[in-house]
Amino acid sequence: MSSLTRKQREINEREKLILSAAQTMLHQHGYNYLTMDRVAETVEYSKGTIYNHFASKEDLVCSLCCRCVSNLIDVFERAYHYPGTTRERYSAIGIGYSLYHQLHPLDSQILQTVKNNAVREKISEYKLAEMESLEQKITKITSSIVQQAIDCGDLDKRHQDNVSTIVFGCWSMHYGALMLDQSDIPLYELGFNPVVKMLWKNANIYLDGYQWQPLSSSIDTDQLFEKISTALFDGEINMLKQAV
Amino acid sequence: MSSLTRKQREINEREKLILSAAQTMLHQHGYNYLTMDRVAETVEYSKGTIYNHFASKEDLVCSLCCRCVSNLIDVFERAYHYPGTTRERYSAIGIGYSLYHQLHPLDSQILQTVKNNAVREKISEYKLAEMESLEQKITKITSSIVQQAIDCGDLDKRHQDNVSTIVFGCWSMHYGALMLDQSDIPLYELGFNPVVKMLWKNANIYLDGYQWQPLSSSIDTDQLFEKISTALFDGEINMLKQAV
DNA sequence: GACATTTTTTGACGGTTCGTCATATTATTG
DNA sequence: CAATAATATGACGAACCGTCAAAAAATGTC
Repeated sequence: MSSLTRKQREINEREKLILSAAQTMLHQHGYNYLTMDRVAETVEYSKGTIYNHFASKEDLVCSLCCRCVSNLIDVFERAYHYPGTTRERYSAIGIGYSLYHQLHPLDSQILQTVKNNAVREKISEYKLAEMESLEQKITKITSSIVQQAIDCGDLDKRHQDNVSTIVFGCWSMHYGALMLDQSDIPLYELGFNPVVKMLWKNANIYLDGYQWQPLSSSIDTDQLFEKISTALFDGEINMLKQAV
Repeated sequence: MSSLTRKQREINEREKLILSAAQTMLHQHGYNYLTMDRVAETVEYSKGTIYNHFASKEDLVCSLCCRCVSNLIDVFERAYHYPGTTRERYSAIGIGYSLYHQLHPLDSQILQTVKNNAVREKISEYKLAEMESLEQKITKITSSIVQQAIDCGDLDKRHQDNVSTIVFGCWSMHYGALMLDQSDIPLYELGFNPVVKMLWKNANIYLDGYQWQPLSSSIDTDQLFEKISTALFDGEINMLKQAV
């Protein structure tokens, strides 16, 4: 049996309800349409009750963000356990990130919103800490693969000092690409290719630069992409294919 | 003589005054402290007058952003005319970007604010177009160097199809790195090196991956960084050195 | 310089949203 | 079942945005 009282379970349920209502609102009508009054009306509780769950509008949005990051961590963990070379597993993380963004662009928008200082200024210490600890998990997963690559010789030992730089390089490249993709800058009209495709190319070039074995020139990258993405997302990936 | 009437010149002056007051406010107390009433009070004009200049708070901030992007374009143009190889000139753009961020971190914050959808939703079509045309200038400068590299053989001809991908790769890597740097994520505590340093390393590795000649292994990268940064910023760079 | 017309400036006002708190309602305990 | 504790409510104050009718200043005309 649950160790929680009926009341406590009720409250937990309601919290989920609020989050889901807020997410829907955000997705369908954007950040400025999301108001605490509207959330209250939608879930049919009073505003005060909403504030019992979340200290501010920004905290509510940050909670949504934490949920997204958790989903992303799931993907990364699947990538971590992908049966393949260290390079394939590291690539899998990049692919996971990039496809998650493609499959759930609105989630990425939430991530971006929370990074913004105007919003961040108002998030409580508490929520920020929660967020940060999730981000730390991601850092841990990615850097451990780099370390393993060095240990097994796929990546030269002289890069031992660059572990954090390599992690940061991929992170910034992916993060930057996806942020650019979703701010309304019309990349396509500016003559750019699809972002997922460019990212895959660039990530390979970058890792080749570090001589992370096996080099992309020695394999069929299209096929690898296909294989990893199927392994990571399975069902979901089909939805994406139809869309493209 | 000026072709503008006295009144028109007065209005232009006032616009600058408003912008500068707004920037100061933003820098000193953050986005949420910046209000139209406060701006009005500071410049000693009524709120209605402020609204004669800027259609909304977001348009005002976007105007500040345009000013920053213009400054950045200046830096990029200096980089473009740096006397050196195509690779050096391309690197100079990256260094310019990264040092501009270091020298004017608060300007970068404005850039980030405007990319955020919550803010962007409210910017007028007109201002967005102004912004976009500036961004297009940057794209043009950078891609033309890549093209020149291909034409002169520093970059293999088979990369002709990848010009936009190369531009995007560097752009996203730098943009991502700087955005991560300035959102309050404590990179240093997470074990990362200084961002400017990591970026320089990663950009070199990335361009090496494309075999853009001359490769970084054949030169003294520290010295090159030094040379380019002095050429680009001259006086300003000294300020930075003191700070570090 | 006096008057008419256009342009610019002003700040009081209406509307929206946030977050609070005294009060009402519900749950729990003795 | 009464007393006490926990939770829910929505009216309210405060902050901010953007508007607009009226006032003030600038410009044009004779």
